[in-house]
Amino acid sequence: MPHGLTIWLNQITKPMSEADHNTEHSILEAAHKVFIRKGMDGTRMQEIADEAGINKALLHYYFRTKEKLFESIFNQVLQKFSSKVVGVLMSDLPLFTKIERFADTYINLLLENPYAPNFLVNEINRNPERIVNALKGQGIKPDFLRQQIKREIEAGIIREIKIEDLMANMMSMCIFPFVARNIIKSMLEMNEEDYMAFLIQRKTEIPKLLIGYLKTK
Amino acid sequence: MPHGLTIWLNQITKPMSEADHNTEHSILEAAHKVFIRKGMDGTRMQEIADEAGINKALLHYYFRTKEKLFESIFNQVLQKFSSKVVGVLMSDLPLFTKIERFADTYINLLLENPYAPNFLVNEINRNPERIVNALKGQGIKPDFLRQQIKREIEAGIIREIKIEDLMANMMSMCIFPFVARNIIKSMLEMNEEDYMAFLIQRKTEIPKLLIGYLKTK
DNA sequence: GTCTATACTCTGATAGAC
DNA sequence: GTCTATCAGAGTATAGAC
Repeated sequence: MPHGLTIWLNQITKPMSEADHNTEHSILEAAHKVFIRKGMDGTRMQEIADEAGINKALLHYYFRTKEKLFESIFNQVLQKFSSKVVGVLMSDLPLFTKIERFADTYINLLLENPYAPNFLVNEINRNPERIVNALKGQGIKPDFLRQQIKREIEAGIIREIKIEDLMANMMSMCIFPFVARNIIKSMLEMNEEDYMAFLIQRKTEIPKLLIGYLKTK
Repeated sequence: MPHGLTIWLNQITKPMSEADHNTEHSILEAAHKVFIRKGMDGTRMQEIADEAGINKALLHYYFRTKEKLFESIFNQVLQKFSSKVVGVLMSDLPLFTKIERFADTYINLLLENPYAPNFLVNEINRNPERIVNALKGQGIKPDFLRQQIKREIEAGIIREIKIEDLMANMMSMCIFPFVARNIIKSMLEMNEEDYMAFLIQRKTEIPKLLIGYLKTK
């Protein structure tokens, strides 16, 4: 029994073996490539088939519908990004260290997957429930962070701030320059090379700003 | 001669008269409503026709193609947002005042047009050239701001910062919570009411953070 | 498992009457 | 200007041979 499930299970259990270099795997690779650039509505099954070097019929043999194929890719991408958030923020590190690690690992991840934030954000519009449901089981515990911030405020390490603002600021500053890449680039009259350097330098610039503001002494 | 141009010209010259309550105007209204939620690829001409209370043939009579109709809406939305940036940032106000005004006017604009940033951002993917070209004639002068920042750094009013980072931070923190509304809402386990209050309160929270960091004394 | 051929639906766009 | 009817093409999905 093919139909997507096996591949999807393989992907999260096995790391990557020569057995994955089969048709299922190349379909997923091709689908990822096309979906992440063009989204659900903008993608044509023919284009995925071409990219994978097969025909449309075979796509439907493995993943019954376009919707199901899309879902596989969507879950995979969301998982990759949310696991980074959880890994860094739900640990026992001090807040300032978390901020530094978040900016560093997240921007690195974004540099490797520059189309992912737009892809995810587009899907918010198209199907808000999907992303809300998918986030449920990811182990994000806002109260855990809320407690940490409360403790560090009381200990006089940081100044008053709400977790909502801190999270929103941190995520916004890391992600938005990728989402609105061409707008910002164009507004500030930057070329591709400059913009690349700009993004990289923000791995340290964002923590500098946030910590600089939060630090009490 | 119908075909979009007249309406478009009317929209930017006349404020809004009873003469605009004609078919052209209701088509533009309907198209705005549908396009801004579903984007170019996700929108069906039939849906716009239904929304406007007319039939598809009439759509094509006024705007020859879907692409042309979309372009009208796109330009209108982009114009509305970029003119706010220009109005605030390309003035002769001190930097701290600009930051305060930007956050206030921009978030107000976003509260009135919550779907606009996703709409614009989606179009970046689909057609990067369009947005880059459309931004050309908007009167954004990065060097003007760059000079001001330089002067205020030299005058000891603000600490060292690059215009690229300042602009990116300011825009990111204002806009991203609208773009990723459902993600952030879901991650932080907020309801719609809380999130609304959160967005409004950021009109003062964002300048507080930016100015708090930039202030030298 | 993989292919070719095709059914069927949706959608943008046009023809032509009024 | 506005409508009904319809075309032409694209796109998802399936049938059936190999």
